[in-house]
Amino acid sequence: MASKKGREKRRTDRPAGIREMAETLGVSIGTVDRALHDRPGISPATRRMVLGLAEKLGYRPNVAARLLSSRRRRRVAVLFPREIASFWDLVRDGVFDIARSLQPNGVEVVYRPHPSLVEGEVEALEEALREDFQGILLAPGQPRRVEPLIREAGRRGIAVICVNTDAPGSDRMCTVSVDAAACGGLADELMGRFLGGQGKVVVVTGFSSTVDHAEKQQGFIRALRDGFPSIELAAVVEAHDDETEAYLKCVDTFASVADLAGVYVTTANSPPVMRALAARKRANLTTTITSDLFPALVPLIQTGHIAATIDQRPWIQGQIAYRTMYSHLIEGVRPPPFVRLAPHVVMRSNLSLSLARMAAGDELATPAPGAPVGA
Amino acid sequence: MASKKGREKRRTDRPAGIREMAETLGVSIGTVDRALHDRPGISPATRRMVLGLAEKLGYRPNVAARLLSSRRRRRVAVLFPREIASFWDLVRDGVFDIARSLQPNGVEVVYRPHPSLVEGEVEALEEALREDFQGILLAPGQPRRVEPLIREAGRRGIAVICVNTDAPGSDRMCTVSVDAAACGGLADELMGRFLGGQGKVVVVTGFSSTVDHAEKQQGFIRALRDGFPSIELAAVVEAHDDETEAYLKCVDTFASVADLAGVYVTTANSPPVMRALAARKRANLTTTITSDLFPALVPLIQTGHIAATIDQRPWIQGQIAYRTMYSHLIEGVRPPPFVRLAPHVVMRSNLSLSLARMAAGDELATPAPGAPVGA
DNA sequence: TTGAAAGCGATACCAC
DNA sequence: GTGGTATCGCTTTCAA
Repeated sequence: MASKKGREKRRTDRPAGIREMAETLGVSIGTVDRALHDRPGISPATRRMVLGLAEKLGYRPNVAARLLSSRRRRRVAVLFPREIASFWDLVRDGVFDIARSLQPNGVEVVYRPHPSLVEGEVEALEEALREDFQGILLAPGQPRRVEPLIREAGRRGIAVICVNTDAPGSDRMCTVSVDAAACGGLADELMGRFLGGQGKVVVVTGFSSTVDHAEKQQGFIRALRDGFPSIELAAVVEAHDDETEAYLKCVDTFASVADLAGVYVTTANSPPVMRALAARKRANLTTTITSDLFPALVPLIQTGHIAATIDQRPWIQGQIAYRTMYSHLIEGVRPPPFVRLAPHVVMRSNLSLSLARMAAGDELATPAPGAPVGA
Repeated sequence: MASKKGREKRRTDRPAGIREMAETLGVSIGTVDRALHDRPGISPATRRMVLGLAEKLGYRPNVAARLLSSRRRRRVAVLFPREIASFWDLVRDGVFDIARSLQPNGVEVVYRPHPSLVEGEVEALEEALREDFQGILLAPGQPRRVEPLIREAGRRGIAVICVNTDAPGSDRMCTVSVDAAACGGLADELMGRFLGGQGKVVVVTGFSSTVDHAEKQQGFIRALRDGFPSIELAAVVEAHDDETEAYLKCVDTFASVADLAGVYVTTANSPPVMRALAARKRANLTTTITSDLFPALVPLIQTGHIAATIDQRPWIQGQIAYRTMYSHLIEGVRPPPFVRLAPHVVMRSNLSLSLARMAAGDELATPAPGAPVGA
């Protein structure tokens, strides 16, 4: 582009705004605004005219101006369980980290934790619906019970995004989660190759009623059947995310399975399972694959007692969930019904990297308080 | 100033802006601005006063207003090679996808591809420096040669971010890349467990002079020594990212190694290696781990000929590089000197997920043209 | 050294 | 239906 030397940064390259469009059409900016936003009080002819020009010019609204002038308040409720602290805390951190970096003044985020995945959730949602929220981030531990509430939200134009686990029948706008079947499949593929394609394995799961847990289990079993037919699924232990229950059941089950080769734990409830394993003789010969990543697992991964863990990337889930909500609220984007993340395989050699992110909480630096624009 | 009825409705919950601060201190907003931005023309006492209040109120500037009022244009140049299209194209997509969703009008992104990783890069950078850019995203294929140019950029206050590979001696603001040593370590750990801790393996690499390749190779070898002493490293093939060279050398090498159990390819140059493998008898018994993810690998992963590939997440790298540049330019954030991503393990069961992202290019929906604000 | 005022590009109201 | 105009919170410039 060497037509002229020297810098002529005139307004030629500046994108057209509603003002210019109004001028060229000989109407007012109010009219242009009405046309662009499909607001009432404008004749079809005028609207077509405006929209035509907008299209022709490739008009794109200035987000900053819109944000600045819009007086609507946008509030998002974050309703996550406090239970299994490390996981949901990371999801929450992901939400707040990205919220902070994405237009500090655009959206107000309100955090309302409830006691556990299956406790207080309905109440929290009910309360949120009584207030003035335009968006809700939710972890539907009991899909059935929250379904009608989500429907109610939908009726009132409140966007609901489910995080980490779905509420299938409801009309939630979108669900952000890792692909649970892929978690199971990955666990199976690793297990199959680690075991050389044969041996007896046990699956320890949480609630078979929770969509997420069920999908992982099924993904594992299906992949087992398809990919490693010589591996035998000796037992499925349903431990309801309870430490004691998991320990006792596992001690029993492991005792009853001779030549136990592998164990796959589909939830974060793996420490009691590891304890039950450790109590056995020749515990080292068992290949264990767990889920999620939290402090208690670190030494077990380092020593190799856990061969791999399938991380669900909670921090990223939070980030994406909030970003999805944000672009919906601010830019009017309708997200796809599912955003499925790929699970991460964490082993000894990449453990420190995953931990670093867990501690620092960020792949990106965080803005300083009153940071200057330039330089 | 006609005082109407509506004006009395002061929102007390709205965060304080420079106007309020100016009012309470009895100064003008200009003075507050000068203090906050360390601009000249203000007495130290006044500045302290203002900064004190700002701190006390937890003042945070309104990004939208800042963006709207600031007349400075911010342009960033994206200088990536056109070579190894699938990889760098994905990096570029990551940049543009996030740039589109992040304040469309804030920053102008200019894409200037050059012929290959080691060709045209210097010229592209020189040209960019002649123009008016405030930020540059760069893939320093020849660190030595671009180093002085990066220095020059630094002198002129232009932020340079290196993507995927570093320019060690230069004063680039930041380098975004996957942890190459972790790639190697992960490959080794998988290999070791897949092979049951013993057997002969061959490593195929690119240039031992390239930092990235060397680190992967070393990571692999170190992990081998530490974690799986019974596995024997039979050979290291340096193929210089050349198809023919790789094929010929591999055919030779593979022929000379009896009982070849595993192969690890540290670069994207794996197809000729796979061809060399396929030519052997009992090729199925060899466990292969490759790097990166591109169309040619897909069928090989699906059939299990490739057990796993270590993905460097190019799309995410692009995203993060741009986000880092953006927060620097807009919010004045100084990023850490390194942003290291964890590599991804891609196997058959999560292949489709990784491919989906490769195709769709986004974990997040993209804004519609003139999309409305509200629901 | 400081104050006052003019924008930036939208939205949300008025009044016709 | 339409046109006008006052914001929004900040940057920038010109006066004092």
